Order: sequence, then structure tokens, then C-alpha cells
Amino acid sequence: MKKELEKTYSPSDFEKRIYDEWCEKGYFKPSKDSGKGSYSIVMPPPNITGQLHMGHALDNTLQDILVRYKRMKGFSTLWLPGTDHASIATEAKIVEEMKKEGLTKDDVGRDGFLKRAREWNDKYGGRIIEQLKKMGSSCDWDRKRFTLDEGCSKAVREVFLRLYEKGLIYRGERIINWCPHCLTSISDAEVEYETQPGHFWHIKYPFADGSGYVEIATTRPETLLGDTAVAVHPDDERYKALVGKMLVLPLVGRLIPVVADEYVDPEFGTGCVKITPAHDPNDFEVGRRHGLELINMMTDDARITDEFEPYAGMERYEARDAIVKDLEEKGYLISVEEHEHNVGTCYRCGTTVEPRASLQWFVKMSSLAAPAIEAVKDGRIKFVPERFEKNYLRWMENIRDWCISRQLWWGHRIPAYYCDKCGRTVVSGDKPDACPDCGGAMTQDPDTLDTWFSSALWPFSTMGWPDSTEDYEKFFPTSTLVTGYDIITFWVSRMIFSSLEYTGEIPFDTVLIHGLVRDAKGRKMSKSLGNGIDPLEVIEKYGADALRFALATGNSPGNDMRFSDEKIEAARNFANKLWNAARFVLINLTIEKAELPPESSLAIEDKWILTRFENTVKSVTANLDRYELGVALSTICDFIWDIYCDWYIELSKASLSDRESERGRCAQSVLCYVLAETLKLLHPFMPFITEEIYSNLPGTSGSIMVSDYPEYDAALCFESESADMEKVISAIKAIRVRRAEMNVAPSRKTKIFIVTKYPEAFKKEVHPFFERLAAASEVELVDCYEDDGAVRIITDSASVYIPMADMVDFEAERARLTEELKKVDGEISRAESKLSNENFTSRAPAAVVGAEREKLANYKAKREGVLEALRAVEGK
RNA sequence: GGAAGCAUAGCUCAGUUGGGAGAGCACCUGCCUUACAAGCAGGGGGUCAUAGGUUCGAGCCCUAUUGUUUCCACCA
Repeated sequence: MKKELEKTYSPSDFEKRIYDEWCEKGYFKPSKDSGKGSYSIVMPPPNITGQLHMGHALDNTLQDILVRYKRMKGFSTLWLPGTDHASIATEAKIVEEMKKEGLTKDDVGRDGFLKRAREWNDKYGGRIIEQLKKMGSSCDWDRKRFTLDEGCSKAVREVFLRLYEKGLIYRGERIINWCPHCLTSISDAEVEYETQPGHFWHIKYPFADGSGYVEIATTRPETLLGDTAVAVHPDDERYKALVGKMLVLPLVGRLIPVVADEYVDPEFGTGCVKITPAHDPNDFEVGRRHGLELINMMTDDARITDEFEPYAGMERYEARDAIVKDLEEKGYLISVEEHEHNVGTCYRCGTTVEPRASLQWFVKMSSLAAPAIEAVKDGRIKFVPERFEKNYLRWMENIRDWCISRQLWWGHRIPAYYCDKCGRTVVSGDKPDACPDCGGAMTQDPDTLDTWFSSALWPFSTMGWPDSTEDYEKFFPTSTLVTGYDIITFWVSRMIFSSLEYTGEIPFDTVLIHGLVRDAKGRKMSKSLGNGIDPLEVIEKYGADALRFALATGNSPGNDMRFSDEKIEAARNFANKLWNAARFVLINLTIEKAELPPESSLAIEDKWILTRFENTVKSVTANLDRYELGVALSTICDFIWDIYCDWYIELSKASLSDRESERGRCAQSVLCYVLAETLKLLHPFMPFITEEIYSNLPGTSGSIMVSDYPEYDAALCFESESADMEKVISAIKAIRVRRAEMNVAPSRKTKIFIVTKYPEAFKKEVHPFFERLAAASEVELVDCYEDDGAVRIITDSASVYIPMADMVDFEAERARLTEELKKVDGEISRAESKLSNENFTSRAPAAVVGAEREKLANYKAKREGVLEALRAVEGK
């Protein structure tokens, strides 16, 4: 026995219960292959430090929509979840936590630290997963993975070894971006540039022989401590003679040469550049070409090193001030200009990064990038929307080697071992017992790998690679990757080249890109602004379905969206509307099961709603297949609200007045059938409410989750009857408009006469519609009507007369009809001129021309009606 | 410096291969009508940034301009 729904939509009453049922019944697991093939998504793994925010909510809503849709379509569907160890972010949290106890990393040691990190992961790592469940995410949780678990670690080691053996991983001293706060190197992609006001200091570098000086300009005067040359352009006539001369480095006294190098732009500044090879990537290259010394003048935490008294130990900006002051006092400072420049900052902590020469591990990118570029160019991997391909390609085509080593403990430790005695390097999955050369003891590299190194393997490491597993065979390559445009470079690009290199296959065929969720004012949600909206609070207050609706609608792929109370309320209101429509249906139900009646029993309004429904199915599936999720959802929403509720339910009330009649039972069946099918259409978007209602409908068995998604069925399209029903609807609307214009109280029911071309068969069916929906006390269909004291309503298919002599102002009526005639005439001439254009009729598609002809005919028919009405009021 | 997006109703945004401009919210007028006031019925409101072009036909395609946002690169 089905129960009635509660009076008010209260999602918290059932969302949890339903989710638990789904889990228990194993609906999130991939079904056996039904011949349709498989569909798989790997979840972008949220950081274990993370709490669910709107970005996750959006990302996961989109994935769940796709996954639920494909599952109902019959694909063997897998959505594989997991979390990311997020080395820098997590390590920073642990360090912070230890600081409260007065401890540092060195105090607890590597093992002690990792123990703490693992404990931290056990405690908080699952938090975001639980939060994702509240969204309704239909992931196979039993397959949940972690970027630092055994399988992922194995994949990482395998990849490192393979790349090393191919010579694609190397260790070398290069300029890298150093974060003095996180105390680690970071990759180029992890640097964010921001424009800051600064200065341009012009400084004298005197010649050693006392013959004057050169003027250089710099934004970072403190780096002069590390200068090992001054460079000029080889063709610069001003300085040609100076090349090879020696300069005395101010404050330091070191002798440095003037060198000639093409890198210098003679037009910029003074044309003389101080060269600090250890602290600038360009200077590093210049230094290499000229065999200059690398002088590292800063410590890990960006203080001046001991050899540079009196600045030793000073923090870098403090040293800058001191050095400028000394330069000025000693007469080296020529001038200071205001200068805006871009400063690189750490994407994690915002600290200004320090370019710094350092011994690190790198991935050689050029040969890896080529196939990754090709895969996108030749269309094997598609971006939605397409424009992000350019973004991706530009980055890939200009890629530089990837610095992968991090001076952190929380992460995959680099599988490289160095001989304590002879320094021999061995890269191996297991620790070698002794040096193969000299038998000395081996020590493992203390560094770990960039978090993104393991994320890059995610689509296949989670499927069991490098082993050949059942999941790998069935679900890899995956189908769709859903992610934000902000991590295309970090992650998407790296998955693509990794997958092609190691598995020989693309990791996914489509990348669905979404934008950022912003606040109501369009600002980025951030902790510091305090403008973040907590998805969990939204779920608490409005329900997960409303949140999902708000996130899935009203925006298009790749564009940022604003989230506001208004939006979530509108979403909740829609859920409430659907809830109440379902209540109406259930309240009126006496039938035990809702089979669709045979065509012969269907009334005109039944055929109409079925036709409208089928057309909705057609466009919704087309939209879904093109990743137009927002359009699909609003189409469903419009169908439910504007078509099903506002018209079909209202029309059905006439039939339901006698529920036990054949007509009444038929109406119940159609109400139920269309509702159930519509719920299926909506289910991927709003899984909870659809399940809750569906399970209460008669004749349904099992979960809506595993029901078949509606397929377009031409047999249920009754175009001609449907078109006739539309005519009745437009007549009802026209009557409502006239009544509203004339301020006729809704309570005042009036008799109406209709002169119409409705097909005979329908004439007897339409009375109740006008009675209920157009405030008619009585309806009479007549061949002609000749009462002058009536309100006239003219549509292209009917003329309606309402005898309300007291309401008729003939003057106004004449004016209105004249106005209407003018309008109709305008339309007729517009249509006629279009149709008389030979170019239009011969070149436009036949359907378009046909539609235009039909419009013309309708306008002409309406014109007749208006003319007739005008004659009637003429002279009154 | 390079590239891309956006510009449509008062606000926030849709607009699916080019075929008569839409929604939500806000506003105005009526309404407790056999579910729903988180609602119903009706209404006002747009030179689709500007200027050209292609086309029988342009919000949509092309070019330029203006405003705006973002990404990439980075010359000291």
C-alpha cells in the first residue's frame, strides 16, 4: 500500500534514508554489461585537507548527473571516487598543528612526522567523502582510492623507473621556484603572478681600473650580493669597448667581468644588466654561456647567507632596505624610479617565491608533450566547450621541463639512492643493498614527488595499472573528465601525456570544463573575504536536490556562475512544486496500477500531454548527449511546471470529478504515467525527490535509479490532436486576458458562446475546459453569434462571445478592435512580403516556408473575425 | 607583450545546426480556484554594446571598434 506524501516538501525527512538504501542495495556499483558498453568517470580527488565547498559541489553534481543518466541508459557505469594526499597543503597543516605543541619537523623526525600525517589522514581524510555523500553522489565507494595508497605508490614507482630508464627523468642544478615559507621547490605551474608596485634602482658599478662606471638598473638590489657579471648586448656600440673589463661589485668588492650576450635588450633600461646566475632563470642561462660562478646568497628561509656580512641573517626585504641605504650612503645609488612589476607567489601560501639555483629532479617534457598535443588536435580528446583546447594547446606547446622533486616528507618518496662513498645514483623500486660500483652504503633521496605526479596517473592507477585488472580492461580509458578550467594545466594536461606515455591510450575522450562558483556579487568565494557559502548549510536548509538544481541550471559549460539565496530559493520552490503536483496525483488516485490506457480511451488532453512529453524526452536526451546539462534541466523544469502542472493537472480536474468513471480512471492513469516518466527524466538532476515520489506511485517497483531512462516514442506523439488542444488553450488564454483587462472578478462566471472550427469530435469535450479554466458558467458552441452586446475575443481558430452588456464600452471596444486589426494587417503584410520574395521561397527550407504560409493563413482567419466583430460594434 | 571569454529586460543569466527575443528574481493588477501563497491568473519592461559585412533571412557567422573579465608569458 502506497502512502500519501507529507503536506510540505521537507527533504531532510528522506534524503539520508534514501541514500542509505541506495548504498545498501549496491546501486552505485557498475551493472553487468548489458551490451551497451561501459561508461566511467574518475572523480577529481579532493584534498584530504579539504572541506566540501561550492566548487566540489558543482563538480560532483555535474558528474553525478552524467553518471546517473548513463546508468539509466543501460551502460555499465562506474564513478570511481578518491582523495588526494595533497603534499604541501597537508604538510603545512601538520606543521601548524605541531607548532601548537611547540614541536618542529626536526623534533619529531621523518618517521614521527609521517605517523602524524597518517593519523591526520585517518581522522580527517574521510570527512569530505562523507560530505560528498550528502550531495547524493552515486560513486562506488568500495572502489575508493587514495593517491598515496599502495596501488598508487606502485604506479608512481613504476612510472619513475620507466621515465628514468628512457632518460626522460633527470637530476640537475637548475633555477627553480623556491617557496621560503613552504620550504620547498614548486613547479612553474604552481607560481601565480601578481602585479605589485615596486622600484627601479639605478646603481653605479665602477671599473676596477678606476675609469668610471657602468649604470645598471634592478628591481631587486639585494641580489647584487650574488652578481658574477654585468652583461651588455654584443652589438651595442656604447658598450662594445667595455666587454672584458672588470668591475668592482659595490659593497662586496668582488671583481666581476663585463660580458657580451644576446639576451640583453639594448633598448631597455640602460642596456647594462647585472647577472645573478643563482637567482634568476635568464641570468642562469647567461652564466652558463659564459662559465660564470653560481653564488647562492640566500638561505632556505630567504635570509642572507653567512658570508655576506653585515647583511648575514637578514630577511630578504630587510636586506634590500639595508643595501639600498648603504648604496646611497656610499654614493653608488644614482636614482630610484617607481616601477610596477609582476611578482611570482606560491599558489599555496601566497609567499613571494625566490628563483634559486638548486639540485632537483625534472621530467623532460618535449617528447612527452608531442603526442599529448596530437591527441587533442586530432580530436581523440575533446574539450567541452571547445575553446579550452586552445588554452591547453598553448600551454603544452610552450611547456618547459617539470620540476618534480619537493623538499617535503608527506608524499611519494623519490626512488633514487645515492652511494655514500662514490656518489653513484641508482633508481630502483627497492632499496639496493649496496653500491653496485664500490659496495658502499646507499641512502635514499630525502625528497618526495610533486603531488601532481601521482594525480597525473589517477585515471589508470585507480584502475589497477600497471597490472592488467578487470576494471582496467573494462573502464579504462575513462569516458568523461569533469573539472574546472583552473586546473587544466596542473592536472588535465599531465594526465593526458602520462596516459599516452605509459598506457598508450588516451585517459578519457571528453573533458567537460566548468567555471568557478562565485558569490552573489560575482566575487571569488574565499576564506579571507568570508563570503563563502557552505554547501552543507544549503543542503541542511533547502535540500541536496535544490542545491544540485541551483548549480546545474542557468549557466553554460565553462562559464563562471553566481550563487545566491535567490537562486537556491527558486530551486527549492521548484522542488516544492513538483512535490505538490505529486501529492495532487496521489490524493486523487483510486487505481491500483498506472498502465497507459489504449489509444482509443485517450482524450484529447491526454494525447496532448503525451505528445508534449515525448517532445520533451527528445530534446532533453539530445541536450544531455551534448553535455548541455543546464538546458536539459530547464527543459524538464518547464515541462513540469508550465505544461504538466499549469495545464494538464488543471485540465484533468474535470475528469477527476468522477474518478471511478472510465474517463476518470483513464485520466488517473495518464497523470500517473506521465509523472513517473517525468521523474525518470529528472532523476539524474534531483535524485532524492524523484526517488521519494516514485516509490510512492502505484505500480512502481524498485528504485528509480535503476529504471530505464525514457526513450522517445513516436507512437505516443499525436501531433494533430495536440495541435487542436493548443488551439483550445490559446482560446482559454485569450479569454483570461480579456477578462483581466476588463477587471472582471474571477468569481463572476459568465456564459460564453464559441464560434469555431474545432473538429466536431472535440467540440463535445471542450466544455469543461472553458468552464474550469476560463470562468465560464456555461459553454455553447454555435455556428454564428449575433448579439451585439457581447465581449468579443478573436483568435485564429475561434471567436468567443461573452454576453456582458454591462461591461461593454463600445467606444473602447472599437478602439481595441481597430488596434487589433492594424496589428493583424501588419503581420499579414509582413508574411506576404516574405512569401512573395522569390529568394525566400526558393532558398529557405520547405518547412520554414510552410510554417510561414500557415502563419499567414491563421492571420487571415483572425482578420476575418476581427472585421466581423468591428462591424458589430460599428455605430453603437 | 600574446590569447580567450563576456556585453541580451531593473538584477542574475539562458538562448542547443542562422528561420519572428526567453526564464528566474524584482515591479504592477487581480485571486485562498479540488496539490502547491515556496502558489494561481494577467501585465509592463529589450536598437540583443557600436559600426560595417556575408545571407532570402543574423542575438547567433565574418571584420573592426569600445567596455569588461580571465588565462598565458615576462626585459633586468
